[in-house]
Amino acid sequence: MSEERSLNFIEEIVEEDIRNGKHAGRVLTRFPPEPNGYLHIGHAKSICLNFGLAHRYNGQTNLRFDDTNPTKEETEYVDSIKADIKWLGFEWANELYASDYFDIIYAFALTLIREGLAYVDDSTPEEIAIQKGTPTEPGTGNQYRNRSIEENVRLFEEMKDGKYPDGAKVLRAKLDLASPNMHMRDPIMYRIKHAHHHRTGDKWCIYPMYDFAHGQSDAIEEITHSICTLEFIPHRALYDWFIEQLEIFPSKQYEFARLNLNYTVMSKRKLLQLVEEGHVEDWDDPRMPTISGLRRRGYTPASIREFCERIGVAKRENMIDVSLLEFCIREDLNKTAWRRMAVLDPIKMVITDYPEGQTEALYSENNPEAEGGDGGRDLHFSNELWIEREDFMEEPPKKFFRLGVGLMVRLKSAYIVKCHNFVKDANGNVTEIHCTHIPESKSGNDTSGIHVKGTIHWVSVPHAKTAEVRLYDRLFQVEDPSNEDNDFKEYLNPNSLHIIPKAYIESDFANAETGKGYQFMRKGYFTLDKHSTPDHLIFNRTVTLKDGWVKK
RNA sequence: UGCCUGAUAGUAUAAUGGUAGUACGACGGUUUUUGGUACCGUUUGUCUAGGUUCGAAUCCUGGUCGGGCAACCA
Repeated sequence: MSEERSLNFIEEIVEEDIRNGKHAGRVLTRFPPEPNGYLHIGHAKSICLNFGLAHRYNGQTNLRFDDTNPTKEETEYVDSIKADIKWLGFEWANELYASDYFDIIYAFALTLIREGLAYVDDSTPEEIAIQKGTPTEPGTGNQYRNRSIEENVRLFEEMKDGKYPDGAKVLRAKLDLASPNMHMRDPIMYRIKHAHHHRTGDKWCIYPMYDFAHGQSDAIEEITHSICTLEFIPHRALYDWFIEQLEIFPSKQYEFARLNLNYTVMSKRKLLQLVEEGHVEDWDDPRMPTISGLRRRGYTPASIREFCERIGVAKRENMIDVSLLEFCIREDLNKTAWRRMAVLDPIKMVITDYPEGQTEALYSENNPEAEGGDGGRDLHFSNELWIEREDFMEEPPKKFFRLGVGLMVRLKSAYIVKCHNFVKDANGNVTEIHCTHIPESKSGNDTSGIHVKGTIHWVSVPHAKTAEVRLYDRLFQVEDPSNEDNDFKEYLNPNSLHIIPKAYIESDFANAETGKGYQFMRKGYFTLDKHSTPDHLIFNRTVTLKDGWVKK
């Protein structure tokens, strides 16, 4: 455990609270998603923060679904959210729902009405908006603001009893219509929605707003540190006001800057659009920044946790470079992924001095980074091999450490070969490369004394299996699609998915396992797609290898 | 032109009045049967103008720039 990292500002707050004996040193955080979409990498930051904080200070974290708007929420989302959090490696103390507190919150509302701190307003949304004023002009009241407590109680009960249609009335806090903080200008606490709720069914036709549910839920659970993103800063005054008036547990809200990643979008609304308009396959399309998309792409929980650790937590707006995310998954997979050979853009190599029909098994370790290579497997060698088209050049430049007439390379775990000539078709495309091999250079007991700069991967033609390979690139062509002049979808990268229908892969892939990351040597990290079958293997490229070769 | 926030290398993040540091990126080198990895090195920074102080990224004042706020969304 190297805990030398300095504390982020929230950890400092927590440590000070503990030092001061606040809540007897107890730490209880919560992760409060609205079940109206799938979790994305931005949520991962929040999850790591909340669960990480609890873990660090011997506390706990509740999973609470903020399900106060029945028209947008579905059980499907609840299930996916739970699965994603578990997959990331976190365990919540309690699975809770804001909707579990509807009775209590209703009682809270009644309490405020009886104290003259809330009233029923019959105005239309448009009227209310106008009456709220603008940031530079104070709001104005209306006649409903002066209703008697008795009338407010009666009307609110009638709202609950379904006497009024949607939008006919709302319950508002009687606060300060001239407040410089717009959220304090008599905020709406309850609205009428005759809608079926995914958990409470048709029991309610009035639902509390975020501002009259979130802090209340925090207080009910006795959350010590309620951590949310920066855009809730203006809500904090209201959060505190309700808690004060209700004299309930004094949870405190703290805000940090949400994660922004370049070349993607992070809002649920935009992600939903990409799914619904078919720009991507689904929420778990490997190009999506969703947790499920990253999982399908081949990201590991550890790599995402590491990423969240590295980006830090602060109040400053940020734009994180995807290269950091890529660094994290490469770092993880480099240590664990088995190396395999796959030829994505094949060209045939004929070894003219190797007997036709002869076959030879050559051992190759699974992972040179691991102790003992993490085991190994046999590669099958023959006189005809598939190699990568880009590993041969008719007119190689000076620093090209691969094949060209007269050049030598090592075939990984096999022999050094020398290229003598090549064959072209009528269109001028190279179709075959002819080489001879150096028998004394056999991998493992090389007595040839020959030193070559380049080593390339290969797959024996008669032994090769095939697979579909999907190469992914960034979803958008610009760093911040949401911040451009045009609609964000106009910046979609048309080449974000490149499908190779038939790549050649080594025969050991007959045992390929779902959920495991493989390194296709010199090509990148890949993982089996969820639609892959033994008869039709499909690999997703998680990320390329870092490419240090500068092409001229 | 109201209120709330924030500003440290390209990107993030530390330094809590006392040597501006770390990571990623970029660039260069060593090693290498992956142009990968590992290792070593280089590069670039306190938004601005004043003030307080022996000493300011840090405290104070003015300015500049960024983000948020006027949903019966969360």
